[in-house]
Amino acid sequence: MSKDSDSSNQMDKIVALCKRKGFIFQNSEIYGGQNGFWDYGPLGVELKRNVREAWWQDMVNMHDPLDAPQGAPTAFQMVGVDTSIIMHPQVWKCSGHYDLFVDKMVDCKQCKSRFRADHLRFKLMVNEIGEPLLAWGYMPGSDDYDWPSSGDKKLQKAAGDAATDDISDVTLDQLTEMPGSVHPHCPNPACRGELTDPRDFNLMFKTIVGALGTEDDAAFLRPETAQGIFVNFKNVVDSSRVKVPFGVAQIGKSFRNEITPRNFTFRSREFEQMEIEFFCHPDSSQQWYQYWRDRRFAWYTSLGIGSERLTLRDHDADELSHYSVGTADIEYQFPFMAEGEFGELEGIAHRGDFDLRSHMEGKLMAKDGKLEVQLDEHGQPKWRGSGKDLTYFDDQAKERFTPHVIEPSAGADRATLAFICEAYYEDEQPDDKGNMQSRTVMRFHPRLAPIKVAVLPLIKKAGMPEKAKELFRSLKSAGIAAQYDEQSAIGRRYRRQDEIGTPWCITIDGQTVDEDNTVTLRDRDTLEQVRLPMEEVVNEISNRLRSQ
RNA sequence: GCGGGUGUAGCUCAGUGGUAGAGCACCACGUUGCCAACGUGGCUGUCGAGGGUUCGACUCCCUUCACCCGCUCCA
Repeated sequence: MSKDSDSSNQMDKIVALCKRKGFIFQNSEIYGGQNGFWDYGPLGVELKRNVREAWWQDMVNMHDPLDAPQGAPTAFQMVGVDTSIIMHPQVWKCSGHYDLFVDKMVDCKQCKSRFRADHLRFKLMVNEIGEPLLAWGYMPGSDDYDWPSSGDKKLQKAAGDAATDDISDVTLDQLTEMPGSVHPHCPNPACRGELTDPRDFNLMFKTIVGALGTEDDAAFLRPETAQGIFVNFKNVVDSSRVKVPFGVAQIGKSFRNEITPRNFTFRSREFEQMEIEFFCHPDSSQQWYQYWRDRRFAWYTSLGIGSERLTLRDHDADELSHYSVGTADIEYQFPFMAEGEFGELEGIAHRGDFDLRSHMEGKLMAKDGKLEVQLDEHGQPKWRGSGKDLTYFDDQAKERFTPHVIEPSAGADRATLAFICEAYYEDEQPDDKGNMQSRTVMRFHPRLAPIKVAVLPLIKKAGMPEKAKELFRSLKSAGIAAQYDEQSAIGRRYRRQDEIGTPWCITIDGQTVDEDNTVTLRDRDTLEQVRLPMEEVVNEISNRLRSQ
């Protein structure tokens, strides 16, 4: 599957434009950069703010809680929270992130089992000069993987004649440091396949809380914003008069040590999420899942993402998390991806009651198709929950239940990148002599465009700058992001605005000053101009922004 | 993590051991006045970083960082 070179050239151009025009810079660039981290420049910050605000407006502020929106099973409420990045370490143990995200892991190449490296020990045989020959793993105290009574004999037989009679007992670290090369083998007595080298799975950023903090005070930067909502479920219910079904929205930074940060901002180690946890009755959760799936897809198309480059993909059964009843990804065909491949913008997951129950009872795991508290070797919960009651009482139906959760989880940076890629466009337009010239234009949806309108005096004299500044100030007073530009020829100024995606340019000319106080309004995409009275400009732009 | 490529002015790039360049952009002045104008003048550089070889390094060698491409990985 070879990558289309046109599309990868296109991505290079987009990255170059982002830098040149101040959308996105590499983080710490003057020091050589920091892999996986990116900064937003003066235009980028406006664009990303607009993405966030469009999401918050559409999901929370403009939501009508009184009647069922189109496609929704019933009416529902939407509220927001803003929770902190560092949370109690137990949160991540119950959420399941800790087990999967923190430790060095080894995989068996043969039986595909995965083990925590620090849980394994090895019985080792060496030759006369102390070089390791064969190492079989085991897990002390484990039901399945402890060292079997027949282990020594079998190991000696497998190691062959070159081995001495001594069997030593080492950790994986000790084994790795020994001279020569020996591959550790699987602790499963029925397998004994070769293990991979230990690989870091420190996918959560670790930090220390407290100035004198020790390893005991380790905490983590959140790998998702969702847990801040779950742990506040009871607070929100008790304080805001919401009734199930309702959603809680949050926008915030999350952190993951991606193994391979790549593709511009697509896979960043610090990124921003826009998440909703929607709490509903178990009986209606499938309908709500469908509703959010469709609604979130429509959100992207309503802001200008072409549906031919956007897909809604349902996860296969083997792709689903152990607790998820259903998950769909909204994916966009980024220019850096191979033909036919898509990158995830948002996942809509039906999480059942996994999260609330985990924070009540302790970390859950699937057993025989049911979620049960995961136990340690002593039969105690492996990771203890809060013990707090996070069930919900419906006082109309007189029913107590644990709500099910639908989670539409979007990446703000990925959405921003998709809007940038989608907006990038090259066309040909005539210059002043009628010759066709190539033009680069960012065709942002007006709601997302960093600058909504540019005010341009046709020439830098004859009273035009004064008029233009007057109009510029009234636009700014109305809260409309505007730019004033009197520098260089008018055609060049139009092209400058095209390149940063400004949807409209207002030009003040001789007619404005000498005759009737009308100005021209030029459209970025069609290049058409209409004339309107200067005093109507603020209203006209406001109306256009509202209606688009 | 492995392999390949790239890194020089704000941007795109040329320069391969001997005084760092071009185009565009930007700024000033003049002329023109609705879609990348023209003229004149001007500004801009830790040559990604560190070390080495050399009388002398953008150039050769080593190390390192970042980005791109292909594998690998991706809760």
